[in-house]
Amino acid sequence: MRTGLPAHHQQSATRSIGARERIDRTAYQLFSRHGIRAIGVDTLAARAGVAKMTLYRHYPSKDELALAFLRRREELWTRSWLQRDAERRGRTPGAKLLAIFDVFDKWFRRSDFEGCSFVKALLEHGERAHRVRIAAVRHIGTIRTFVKQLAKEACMRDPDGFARQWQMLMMGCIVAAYAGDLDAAKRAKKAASLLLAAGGRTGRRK
Amino acid sequence: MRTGLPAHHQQSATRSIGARERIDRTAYQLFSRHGIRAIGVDTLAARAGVAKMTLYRHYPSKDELALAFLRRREELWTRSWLQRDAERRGRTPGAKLLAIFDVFDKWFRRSDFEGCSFVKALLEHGERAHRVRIAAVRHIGTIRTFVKQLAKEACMRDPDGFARQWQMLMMGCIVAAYAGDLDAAKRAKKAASLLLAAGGRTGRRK
DNA sequence: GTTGTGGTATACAGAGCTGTCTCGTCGCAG
DNA sequence: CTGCGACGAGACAGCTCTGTATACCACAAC
Repeated sequence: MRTGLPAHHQQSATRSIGARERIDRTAYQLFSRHGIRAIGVDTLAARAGVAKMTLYRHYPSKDELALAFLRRREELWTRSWLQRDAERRGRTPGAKLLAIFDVFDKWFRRSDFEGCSFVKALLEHGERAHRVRIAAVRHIGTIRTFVKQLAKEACMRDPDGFARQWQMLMMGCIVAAYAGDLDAAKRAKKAASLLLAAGGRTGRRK
Repeated sequence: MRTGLPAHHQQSATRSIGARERIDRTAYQLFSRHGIRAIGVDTLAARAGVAKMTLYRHYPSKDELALAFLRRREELWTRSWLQRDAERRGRTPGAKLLAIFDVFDKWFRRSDFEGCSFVKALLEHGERAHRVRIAAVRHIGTIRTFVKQLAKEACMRDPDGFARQWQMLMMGCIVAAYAGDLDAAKRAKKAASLLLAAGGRTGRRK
């Protein structure tokens, strides 16, 4: 894992996975549930069952840990959950796109639903040049790329514009669900189906 | 203003407007630009040119000041700006609804655009029972009521569902603009026009 | 045994936060 | 003039936060 180190160093690295993995897992739980700003490193280290110094030996700063959390979130939430489930539920590209909102519907009804970590991270960090904010924008772009790819497969004209509209519905319904509307995904799906029908090859001009 | 107080108390209340108004105005500027959490009371008092004690003499806690800020935001942003401009730009109810996104388009291009204070306040305060969070949800509901009213005037079937979908587009495109898409309002308007066309009296079933 | 190293425990520095307390000042009403 | 009330200035308490410094422990390699 730690790239080209000799075997015995790999060993010692392997031994350290215990603490590092606990840190990463705890960061994932707490940051995704409560937000990055809301969780201090003391709390995190305590909940992970490691000393604070151990945390700072693996990550030079909390920001770096936050970036690692966002990467993990993309791995576990975006790829292994949202994309995977949407692709599995739908057969055609259009059905896969719509299935996103079915996946959201189940998500919104989970008791531990606490909104989109990327949007939260984006709004939490006000400075435009902050690394965490920039990373959040990039992760949001990754999700849009996924949508855009399906839009291309569905032969939409202007897949980029379509993906941006689609993502607005996605983010909008997440915020609506966060504000208490449990049926936000169902409503968004209806609106999305209109977009899907209008964006196809039935284009008018040019 | 302070309701049924004797005349001389009204007077003294009037005298105090100087400081209170400066506090309110500064809170409006700083909270809407940077978020509530990001601005401390020391910073706020300094920028308002008042002593911290003066601030705490007018508001018992920062939370109370935050609630006052949200009320002011509803007054200045929601009512006097968004609703007013949208109503002015459109002649029919449908045109007024679409005009919301024209107003947004100008908003997104302002250099001081820093997202929706209500959504920010909602995401900033994690605890579900927090007064600021509840107030934010209520203010978001006020905006939806405005949309719903226009939907009724436009003879939409299911004005509530329509308003919720419309608001998803509104919030989604604000977040998209916050993430860097300056044309978010234009894209959202196109999607919204589809909603508008589909939600009219041309309903199919029942 | 001796020396590495990864981890623990704990104290601490320095900053920012909310909220309080005291005292001085100034302007105006009586 | 006198007294009151609003305001200003600043110190301060008590907490939380990030990040560091230090001393200790367990264990494995040699």
